[in-house]
Amino acid sequence: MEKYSEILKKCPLFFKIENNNLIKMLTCFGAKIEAFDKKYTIFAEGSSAKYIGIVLSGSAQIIQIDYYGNRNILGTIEASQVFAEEFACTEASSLPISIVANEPCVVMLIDCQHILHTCTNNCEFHQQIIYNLMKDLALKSIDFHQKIDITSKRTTREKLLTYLIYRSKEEGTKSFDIPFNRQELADYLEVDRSGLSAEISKLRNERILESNKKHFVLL
Amino acid sequence: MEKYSEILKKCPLFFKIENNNLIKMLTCFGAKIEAFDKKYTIFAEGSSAKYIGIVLSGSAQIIQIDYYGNRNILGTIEASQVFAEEFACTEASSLPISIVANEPCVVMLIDCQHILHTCTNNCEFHQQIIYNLMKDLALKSIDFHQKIDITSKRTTREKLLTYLIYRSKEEGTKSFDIPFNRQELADYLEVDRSGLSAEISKLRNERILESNKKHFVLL
DNA sequence: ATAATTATGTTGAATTTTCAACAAAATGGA
DNA sequence: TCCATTTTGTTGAAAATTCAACATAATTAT
Repeated sequence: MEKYSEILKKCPLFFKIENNNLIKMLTCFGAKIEAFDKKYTIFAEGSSAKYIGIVLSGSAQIIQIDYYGNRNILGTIEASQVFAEEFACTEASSLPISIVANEPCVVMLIDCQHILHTCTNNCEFHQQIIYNLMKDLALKSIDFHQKIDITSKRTTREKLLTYLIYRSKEEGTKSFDIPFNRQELADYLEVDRSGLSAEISKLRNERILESNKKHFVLL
Repeated sequence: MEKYSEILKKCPLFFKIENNNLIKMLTCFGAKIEAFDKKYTIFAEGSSAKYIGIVLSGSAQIIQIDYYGNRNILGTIEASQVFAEEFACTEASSLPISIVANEPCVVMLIDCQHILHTCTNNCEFHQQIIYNLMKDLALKSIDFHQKIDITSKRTTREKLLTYLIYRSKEEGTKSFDIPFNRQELADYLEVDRSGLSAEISKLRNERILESNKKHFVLL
């Protein structure tokens, strides 16, 4: 566990928790660490929602596949970020989404019951964790607002540009990388891949952007 | 304020807080109560995000209007429900959404700073509020998951049916009312109103559903 | 290095949505 | 009650998306 203490320190869930207390608490929580291969389904839709996950290395995607086989990518989770917390916190019976390893990754799993219900020892850090979880959930909601703002646009072009402008603002530069390949970007934007490729070509011809694989430049 | 104690008691933010303590705390928070006419913009996009709102009577809608004038309805807020908490909690500088009165309504506004930063008296109820806020935010995220699940469908028909099935499950019956008129439903589903009307007619002809204004029956 | 696989871009046809315009029905106010 | 306004449903044309199929480029595995 010590191996990941630098990453854990950056995890929003453990903000203001000192390292030695953190290790103690994680032991008390019965936190376990597991490794997954690329493309492995870490949590499957419909499975138990009791665990909160934290990505320790690699990255994962939040996905949903509908009746027709359309995959919807709801977001990506990078190292030190938390996932499935909204379901664990509401004590939902099962997950409506899946979490899939985007590359080989290591995650920490914590049974959320230990976080929601103060243990008999009543650790003094518990309140801080609840506070951190609240902050984290607020940010999660804002991420969804962003996703909705992007996908509510009526055309592929507008969805793409809205997404790229968000990314550009986050990176603070007109030149940046995105965490998706074409198919993944299409699934995040909720559009057809070939139509997206065509639209990117058009925007390139119109000198609105430059792009090379995952790299984009807004002109 | 006492006038609304029954509604406040139902507010998820005040779960497990006793009435006399609640009144005391709201005074300490400097909570204020305001009334708004139908269609009045309670919070405008771009305005300060420091307040958490609670609907005491009537109902409101969370909306976003894009560059082209398309209105996106992100959700409705009924009496005793909380709004704008995700922005207040992250101490966001301004709101990316507007809150509009759906009918004449009364709301309570609380400066979130009082909730986030424990006052010098360190009220014993403070921790409970943070916990409640965390639960509330988790549910809010799940609402957005639902909205995304609905609007990520590729056709008007699928969006509508996915929405109606969610409503039906929530109500526990195949026969139920929705909180939207046609234009509002179209704006929630992120589709064209006339296309939605046409689709409802088709579904009626195919004996898949019955509908009369805001009332629907899934067959 | 080579073969196999995967990812990307392109195209045209079919489907669906959006848009605009209008008529009928329902609602609200004087 | 009657008039004005708003809401709803219908239609056809224009625009956009999806789908399928294929060629080429890039990546991965042997």
